[in-house]
Amino acid sequence: MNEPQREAVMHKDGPIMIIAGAGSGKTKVLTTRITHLMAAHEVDAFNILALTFTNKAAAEMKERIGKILGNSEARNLYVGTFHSVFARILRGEAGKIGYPSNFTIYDTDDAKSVVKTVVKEMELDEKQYKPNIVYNRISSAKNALVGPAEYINDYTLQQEDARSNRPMIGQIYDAYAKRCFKNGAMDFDDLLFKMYILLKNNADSLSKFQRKFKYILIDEYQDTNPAQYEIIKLLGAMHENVCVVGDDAQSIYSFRGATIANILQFQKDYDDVKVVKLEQNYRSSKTILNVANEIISNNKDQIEKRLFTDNGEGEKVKLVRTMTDNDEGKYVSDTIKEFKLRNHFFNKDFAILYRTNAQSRSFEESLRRMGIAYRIYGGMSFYQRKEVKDFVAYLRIVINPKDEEALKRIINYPIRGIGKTTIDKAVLFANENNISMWEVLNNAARFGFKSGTLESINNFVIMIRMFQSELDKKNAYDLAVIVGKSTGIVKDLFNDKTTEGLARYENVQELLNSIKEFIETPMNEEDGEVGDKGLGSYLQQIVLLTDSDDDKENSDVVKLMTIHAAKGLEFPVVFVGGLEETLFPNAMSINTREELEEERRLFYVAITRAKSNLFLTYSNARYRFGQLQQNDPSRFIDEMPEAMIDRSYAGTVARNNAGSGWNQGSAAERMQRGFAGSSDAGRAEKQYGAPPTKKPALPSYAIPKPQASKTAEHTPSADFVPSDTSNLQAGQKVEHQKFGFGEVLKMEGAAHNPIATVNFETNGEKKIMLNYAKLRILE
DNA sequence: TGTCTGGATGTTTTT
DNA sequence: CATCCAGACA
Repeated sequence: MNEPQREAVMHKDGPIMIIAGAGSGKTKVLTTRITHLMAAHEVDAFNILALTFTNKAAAEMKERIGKILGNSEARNLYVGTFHSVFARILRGEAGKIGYPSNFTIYDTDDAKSVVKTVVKEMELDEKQYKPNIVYNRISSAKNALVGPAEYINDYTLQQEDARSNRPMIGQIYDAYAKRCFKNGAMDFDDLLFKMYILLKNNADSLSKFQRKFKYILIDEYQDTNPAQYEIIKLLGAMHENVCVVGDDAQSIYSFRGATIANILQFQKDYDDVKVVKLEQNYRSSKTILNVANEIISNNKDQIEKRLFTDNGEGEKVKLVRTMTDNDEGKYVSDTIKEFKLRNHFFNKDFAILYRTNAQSRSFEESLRRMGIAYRIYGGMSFYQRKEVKDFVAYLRIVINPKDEEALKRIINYPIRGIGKTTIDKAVLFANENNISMWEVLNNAARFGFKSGTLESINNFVIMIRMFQSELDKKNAYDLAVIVGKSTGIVKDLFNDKTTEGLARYENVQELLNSIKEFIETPMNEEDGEVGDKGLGSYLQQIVLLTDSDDDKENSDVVKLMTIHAAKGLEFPVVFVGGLEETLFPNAMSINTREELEEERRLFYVAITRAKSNLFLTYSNARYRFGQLQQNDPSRFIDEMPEAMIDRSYAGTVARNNAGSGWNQGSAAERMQRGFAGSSDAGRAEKQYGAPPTKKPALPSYAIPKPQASKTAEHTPSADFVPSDTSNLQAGQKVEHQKFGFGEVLKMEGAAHNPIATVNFETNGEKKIMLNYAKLRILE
């Protein structure tokens, strides 16, 4: 019954909204529609705009279309992420909003650095206005299309900032925006924000792109934020051939401003929206799909959907409890090994998913120990590595000398005697005279720099000027080679024979290769207009790349990534780790129903990545912030249908049936219960201040659980006996610690090394064995 | 100006 | 635990 629905969507003109469940082949619908438009309706590739949220999704889409219609056709499509497509458009139209076409794109680190600079210059308290917090606030404003002036004049925003004791954020925002503009730079959010400004304020640009994009297609529509929404609305206004595909149940990017309100609004914005629901899942077993359905049904905010599948029943979902995070890693690696032997699976059939990047460590260690090939996605991208960014900073300054962040980064790298004091002075002069730092350096003598410093500055300026003059004669690759040689960076790295030095050298070589590849790859036929083969274009592309983009699709490795990064992917066997309170759902996201429901959607996404086997793991204790911390099992575990869960590895019966656990007793009782009795309350009070006298009536989902007790110095009780100290070296001192509901020995040894096995007694019967206790060195 | 070091501080999630 | 930074010293 899905097929006619799909068919209806292929040819039709006009606004279309496809609400499609997980595993229903969303992206395929989009690509098929594109090929139909091009083949059957003779729509020119130039007139089709397809927007995705990851480069990978865009690349796959292009590849599929290329296979059907030929690569030369596919190349001319505007397929890409919102950010990269808009960057490309803005490059061509930059002059209209006062930017150079070679504007720099600041990544998050650059942007935070600018925030920091601005806060410092405004002589505000840097503790109070932490770059992270301020930047996030600015980011949210931009995603909601709120500019600095509007921000400062908005009563509610000002109230919020005043309440959080950061009343100057509006002013910082204003100064930040001005500084970015002065630097000829846009941050990630600007790529959306400025795109909107461009279309809003320039009728000719708007009309040009409205005419151009006869068909607009958007993947993962539930992830769009207001800025993206308004841009699409403007772009699509002429032809109204906007086709969006999304799944409200997979909306997991609200921190980026995404709102499912966009799905609801879409239907109101156009007269006759064709709405199609795709509810058949082609990916997962019945069991897995049912668990997913059950989980998501706990959410209040959702569009009614019930996914079904013709796939087989499949195996039960395995729930696994371990003692520590290291055991969790070990269990997963063991299971992978066993699966490979028994069922002839390959490494690439497995994915390990988790809530936070930090969780990858224990999995990584155990996989390495077992000799299983793996790859971690996410974390730092290639272009964020220090050595690569340093090199790129040189290229940035050649292309856009106003780029102060790049300049500050490399002016003294390699060390050439231009220190902090000199830099501060140069920036100050630049601000006072309203010119760029680069211009100050160009006239260093006039600004009073003397002797050694002056000479260093002049030599630096001459070198950069030389690069700039080469820019006209040489291609991007040759220029980069010259930069590498003249600065001595490459030689320095080459001479560093440490392992890391070697890796750094290789990374820079790889950077050079990537530049070469860039200039040799044929691109879109249409945009000769802004020199898309140039270094400037290259630099604008690479900031938008993440490390999942250079994917060697067929390499046989186990894949490790966050759940966010796994969206849109599928794997035969999926492990989801860390199903613990404060981790998943994350402690940061349990304060409102909306937040908690997003965590639940995240869990839903995790479950629906699996085709045939799903393992959910959690551990009693794990290292966080360098300390062993103990967590309750995730509340999501109890939301799953009992009949489909195999708990034989969890060592517990369902808590609902056990007659004990958090779900028992009155709300007040539950709120008072604690791990270690009254002492916790006292500690909590110290840490967080006295509780409010009158507690608001909280709905059940918001009941605060007691904080897991942290380890702290502790005198051992009289009857405490360490069960095994056989690995303890002579002369090593030990100290007792209270930990969670028990006691443990702390002793000398490097982190993570299993130097001792320690049992500890807990309330009455429980005995817990820590195999890999991370034990601190004491003198 | 550059380098070393102890103490503070921090972990959601990403283009 | 890892990273960052201010302040001390070469």
